Amino acid sequence: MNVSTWNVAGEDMCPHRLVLEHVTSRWGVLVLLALEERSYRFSELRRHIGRVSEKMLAQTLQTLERDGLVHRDAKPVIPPRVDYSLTALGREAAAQVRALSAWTDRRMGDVQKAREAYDQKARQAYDEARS
Amino acid sequence: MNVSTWNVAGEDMCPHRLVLEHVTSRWGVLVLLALEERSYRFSELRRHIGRVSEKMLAQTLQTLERDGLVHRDAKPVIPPRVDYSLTALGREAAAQVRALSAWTDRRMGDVQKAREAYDQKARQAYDEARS
DNA sequence: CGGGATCCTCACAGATACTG
DNA sequence: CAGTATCTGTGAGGATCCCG
Repeated sequence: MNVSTWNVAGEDMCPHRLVLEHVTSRWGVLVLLALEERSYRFSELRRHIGRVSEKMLAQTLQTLERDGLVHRDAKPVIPPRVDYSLTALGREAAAQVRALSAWTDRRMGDVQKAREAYDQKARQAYDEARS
Repeated sequence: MNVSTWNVAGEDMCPHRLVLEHVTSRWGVLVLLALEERSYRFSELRRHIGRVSEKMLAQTLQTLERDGLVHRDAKPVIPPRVDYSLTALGREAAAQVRALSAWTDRRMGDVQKAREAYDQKARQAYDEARS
């Protein structure tokens, strides 16, 4: 079964930090943002996100489903067809994530400038120490 | 030097995802929320957060400083004294993180219920398959 | 006191192969 | 097609020692 791969790691964390980790995890963010536009099938979602292994996508979807953010609709047909969409709770989560994502997007320029200044100063201090 | 421990991992990601990872990282969130209330000294912050190694705290602070979110004020005295606080940019980031954190806090009950329902169904399916 | 340098380790990402 | 099972490496994270 091993439903709770992710939970084992955080057994000593407060529970609401765990949800936050799921939601902001590498693939969690992308899944939420993708499903916010529309629902997706598994492989379709995989292609849309790109460079995600089947395993990680399945794992991410299961975790988000377990947390009640994603709805999984498996049709008993051959070949199998499974549609993923957001629940009401999931849409709330996606909105939060999008806000955060939009902020980083807006402020990216400032961050980049800060980084250059930081690296510049670090290099100066390094050269100074070598003389 | 090795300034960019975290960046190596994400060399193939779009840059604004990197900032997001820093901000929402395990210790990044806690640091931002702590520094939003007031400024802290290193060890003081370490005690306040709890269960964070010196290495991880230092690394987190450096990354956030490099991104221009945290201000580091090192006083040249003996014994050394270093104060950490948020920049204007950092306060914006902290506000976003707090919104997300507050959301997970509010909806924690719903998530927990969803989890129990999910585990319940999983157990049923498992027992059914064994009969 | 505030870190830097080193070593260790285990948990997680990814690749591969198989199944209903 | 939509997964699961299994194996393996690798790098984030922790412990320890050291120094200004």
